[in-house]
Amino acid sequence: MKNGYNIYTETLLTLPLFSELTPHQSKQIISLCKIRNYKKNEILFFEGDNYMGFYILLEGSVKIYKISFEGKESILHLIKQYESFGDVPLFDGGKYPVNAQVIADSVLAFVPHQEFVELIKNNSTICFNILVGFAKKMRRLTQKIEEFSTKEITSRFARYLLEEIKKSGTANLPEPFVKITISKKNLASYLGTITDTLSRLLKRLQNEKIIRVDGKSIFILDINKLKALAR
Amino acid sequence: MKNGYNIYTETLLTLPLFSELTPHQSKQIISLCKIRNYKKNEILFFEGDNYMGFYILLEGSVKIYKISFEGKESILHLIKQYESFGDVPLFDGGKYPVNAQVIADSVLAFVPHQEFVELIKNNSTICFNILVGFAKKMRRLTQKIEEFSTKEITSRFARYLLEEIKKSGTANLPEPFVKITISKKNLASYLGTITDTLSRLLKRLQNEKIIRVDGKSIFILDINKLKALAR
DNA sequence: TACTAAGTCCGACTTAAGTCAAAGGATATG
DNA sequence: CATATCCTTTGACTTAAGTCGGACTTAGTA
Repeated sequence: MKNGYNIYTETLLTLPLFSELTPHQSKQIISLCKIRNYKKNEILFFEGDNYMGFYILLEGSVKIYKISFEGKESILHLIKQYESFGDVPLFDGGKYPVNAQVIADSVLAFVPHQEFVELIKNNSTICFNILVGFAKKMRRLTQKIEEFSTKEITSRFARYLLEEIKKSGTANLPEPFVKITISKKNLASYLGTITDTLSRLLKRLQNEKIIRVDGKSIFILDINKLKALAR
Repeated sequence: MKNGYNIYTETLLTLPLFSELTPHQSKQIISLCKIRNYKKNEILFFEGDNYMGFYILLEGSVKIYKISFEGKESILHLIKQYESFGDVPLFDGGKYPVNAQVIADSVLAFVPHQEFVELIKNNSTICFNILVGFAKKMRRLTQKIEEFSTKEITSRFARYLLEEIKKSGTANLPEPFVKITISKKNLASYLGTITDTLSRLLKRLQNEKIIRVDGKSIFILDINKLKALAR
């Protein structure tokens, strides 16, 4: 499967990152990328590992996380389809700053850094596209820091729900809903808390008739109250 | 003072950001940049303001911060000399994502975005240099999120001190010290807390003979204990 | 020099959320 | 299908850190 022209190779070239390349450059990119399937729970890299290259998520789900000294995990990003990650060390020359683990069966493209850096050093288009990606990521990180430093968990969770509803496209239904595709543990860690607290929070919001939980789905009963909590 | 060739213009061109430019490009940059003095407390931009361009700190001190709905401030960055800020919207086309205020009399270079984007779109060198800057900032943000989500204030403060000692170059003195150049309020906000808590913390660490506070200076009495706290 | 405003410190109180332990559910594996 | 393992929920308890009120100190300006 490695390197081969396959269904994903074409997808890869349509990504914003690689748009507006010459045919020759496209060929180079393709010969560089290693597309591979990964099983749930596989580790891609650990914090501090020597830098090998970055990844692009083509299918599935990946979490980017840190482990504190006490062993507590906190998830910084849940990578979205077609998003790249592990690209920070490309430019500052350091090691991987975080851990990355596949949390559902996935397909990833791996781009080895040496060759890639050579390729882009003289390609302002790709550089600019990467900058766009970085800018978006910085905005999200900035947002997260603000939330972590000023908001309580209830508020962070409310924001998360509102965000997910927007993405799900159910915002205008009488009962907008979110399907949670990750484990409660991962969700808790993403919100900066633990499962115990998340569990209690879900119960409380149900008692207050703000949400209704049905298996992996959360239905919003009172979006205005939810918005008030998100403040 | 605007636009003129002055002592700072040359400095500007030696920055990593603008290194390796052709003389022609250098000239363009200089004609673009507006160098100005700012008085302490002047606001550079507010979150949500329409994007005008980015800044480079030549002299002084600038804080980048957010204000929560409840009015609580949290400082995301304390800009270092020669660092640029307000550069995220250059690439994702949004508004300013944060507030920026000068917290000591300062000299700043302002770079209007329209012209600058035109200039760099075909200049992979500048793009690459900006990417390096972004990568460093992302590392710091990542670090901060981890700290905020897993660490208590004592630990964050200990890390801050160790960091500052390293920068100050007094790490190997019998009593390494840090000179706090910002107000306690700003420091508290940077650490993600309030002055009351910071004040109590300082007192506690003094009682435990880990630090000694003398005016604006903090002397480290027991660096090993401090390192233990930083965990 | 004096007055105002801002910054700092401190004690008493409150509270959100973490810890711990135990019990139920769900899922996977042989 | 039975056992084991992991995931989730729950209650009782603990604690870090925020809130509030007030006093004191420093700095800035008239």
